[in-house]
Amino acid sequence: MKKIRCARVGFKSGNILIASLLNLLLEEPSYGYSLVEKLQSLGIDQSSVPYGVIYRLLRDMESENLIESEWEIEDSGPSRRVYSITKEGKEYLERWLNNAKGNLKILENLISNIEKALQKEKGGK
Amino acid sequence: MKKIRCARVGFKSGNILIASLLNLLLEEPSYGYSLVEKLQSLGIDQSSVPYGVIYRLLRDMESENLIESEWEIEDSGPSRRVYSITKEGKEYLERWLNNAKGNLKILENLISNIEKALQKEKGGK
DNA sequence: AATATCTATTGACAAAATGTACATATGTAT
DNA sequence: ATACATATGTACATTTTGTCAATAGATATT
Repeated sequence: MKKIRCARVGFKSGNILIASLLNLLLEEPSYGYSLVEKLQSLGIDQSSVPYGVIYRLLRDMESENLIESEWEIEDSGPSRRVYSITKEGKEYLERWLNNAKGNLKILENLISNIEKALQKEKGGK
Repeated sequence: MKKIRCARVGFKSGNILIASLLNLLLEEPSYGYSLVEKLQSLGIDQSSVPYGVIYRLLRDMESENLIESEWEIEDSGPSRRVYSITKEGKEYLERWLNNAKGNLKILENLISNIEKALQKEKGGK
């Protein structure tokens, strides 16, 4: 079984996806197919999140008790597995947030360092 | 063999490390053992970058021609494999930079979304 | 001189994350 | 009928990371 870890959160794409999904589910319960579309509103385009990846991730997250699901049978269209965030999921998000702020700074610094260094390279040539 | 890709750069820890290492090597040629220490100055602590990981990454980067190395034999201490950045490495960094700026925004938005949502959660309870 | 410690690199094996692609099923439009 | 959109699931391969022991020269300790 897969262990969803928080250690180096923010560095891994999975963890960004996890946080994004939890973010969406914090707003309202939703299901896989719809979540993929909603991710785009967060700037994460579909090409980087095949449905299979999301469905798998959702199931992993459920087995880690970050989310829970129930089967929703509609009059029209195929049934949906609707997920909602759990208390543990919210706690995970809080931890993620702290970590992510640190990682953001690292990324910001890295970007500005590299930008300067590359300019220097070109100028000093 | 391992393919170092640039597609979703910034999401993967490896790619952040790659950019960090290239950043350091843009300043001056250096070797594995020393680079691990220098990474700390970028805010990446040693616990997240075991030596084995860095050495492997450096060799992969070399096989992708992002860096090149020569064996440096010193009077004192064990020999070192000293890496320097190549033209291709610099080009990689430029591409990384563009990508990373986009990813930075995604991360910033995500963080602020989650922050707001969590506050709302607590306030509205 | 033997032993420990620091510098330095490598490699093997395991575990985790991601990619890919097909299978399934219901409902709607042509 | 046929095609298409919605919706989920799963198997298998590949890639990426983690872990940790092995090696080796140089310096410090007892």
